Amino acid sequence: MRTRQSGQRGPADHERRDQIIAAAIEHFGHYGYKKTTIADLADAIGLSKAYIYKFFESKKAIGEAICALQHDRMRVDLQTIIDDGKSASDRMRRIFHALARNTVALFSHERKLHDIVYSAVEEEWASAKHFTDALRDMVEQLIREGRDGGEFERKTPADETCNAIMLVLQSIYHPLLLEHHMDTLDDDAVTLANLVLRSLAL
Amino acid sequence: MRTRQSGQRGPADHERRDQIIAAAIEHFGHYGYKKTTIADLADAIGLSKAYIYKFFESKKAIGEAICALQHDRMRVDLQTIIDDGKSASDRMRRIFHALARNTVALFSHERKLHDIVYSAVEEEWASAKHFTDALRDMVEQLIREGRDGGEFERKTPADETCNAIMLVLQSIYHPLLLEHHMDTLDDDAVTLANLVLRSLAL
DNA sequence: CATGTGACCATATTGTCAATTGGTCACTAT
DNA sequence: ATAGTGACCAATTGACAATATGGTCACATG
Repeated sequence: MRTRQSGQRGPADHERRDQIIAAAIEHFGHYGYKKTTIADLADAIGLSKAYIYKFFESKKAIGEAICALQHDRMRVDLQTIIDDGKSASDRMRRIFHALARNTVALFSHERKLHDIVYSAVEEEWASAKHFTDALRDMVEQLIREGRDGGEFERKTPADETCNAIMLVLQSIYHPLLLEHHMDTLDDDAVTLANLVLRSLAL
Repeated sequence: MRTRQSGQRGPADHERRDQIIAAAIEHFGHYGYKKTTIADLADAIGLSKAYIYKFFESKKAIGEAICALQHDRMRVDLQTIIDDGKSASDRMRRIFHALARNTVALFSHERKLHDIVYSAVEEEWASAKHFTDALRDMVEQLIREGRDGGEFERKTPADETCNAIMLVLQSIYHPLLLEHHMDTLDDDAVTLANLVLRSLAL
């Protein structure tokens, strides 16, 4: 069901591909991206490294794949909030909170994996863009539903509102800023959500 | 008049200190912070490097001094906006714009100096904190005057409003994010200013 | 006492070179 | 056609010695 990811090649649905990704999660998460070699992954599965390149164009492509998994996990988490039928304001607030929670969790529990996500954002990998695109869609939906439901103001062009909120969200989920706020991120998310909701008020 | 800066020592008001700073601006701006050595500065002035340490505790302290100058320049620029007696909304909007303009200008015209400011923020030097403190004072003043003048809402606790706005401003002036927005920063500043002003509306 | 320095040390930085690693390809086996 | 590999190359990295740099101090000079 998932679209072909960039940097991948060879048979799309293949056990070996999954094994490679599983081994990568294991090794990247344990020893870090830089410190694990393709040969390590090959050995762990019991293949020659050449064969790995039948499935991925590069080491970075493997990094992108597992980074995409992290982003998918977050996306799903956020999507359940979007879909739960509460008021738009309430969901907006919880999106802010969930984003902060997810970001901090990834950073503190899976530091090594976070480093990959960090690179993904800094170097603008496809997976990072996919995530922000998905996030933007959610925000758009929320704005639309909030306006339709009479919760939010309608004077401002919807896409400007959406842009603005995305910019605000950035300071919550952006990995480059994370290390500096960590401790206050949860409160910051609440504060920013409140500001955004005031700006959306009728 | 300025308070004693951290990392400085010896006679406070001294021609040599100014010469060192002038040479540092010259060299740091031209060859970068890392590539200029204390000996380079000493040679440029015609002193031994040991003497430089009568005025600064470390190379970093010199970096902080010239970084503080950059921050001062921006601070002054912003302060003239704060003091010009226009409406609070108008000044708020122009603060956002000026911050974006200054940040971009520093980055594109004086790239080498920007690198120092970057370090200052990343490593939380005193000069960076002074700047954000000054900025916060300006925002506080604007909020106060906007509320007193009946332009802004008064239900939200003033310090929460202030915190929120500081967080939003961060995504404009924060050097770590700059390289990724550069091209849209000016528009982003407008978009964010609009959002903030909507949140302040009665 | 203020201005100034050369000699000195510990730590960073750099240059060098061999070993490792990312990545390809021709080739085998089934 | 699919599954798989050893041999090979260019680029990167690691280790380590040589050098350069940040920083201190006792001392000199007027």
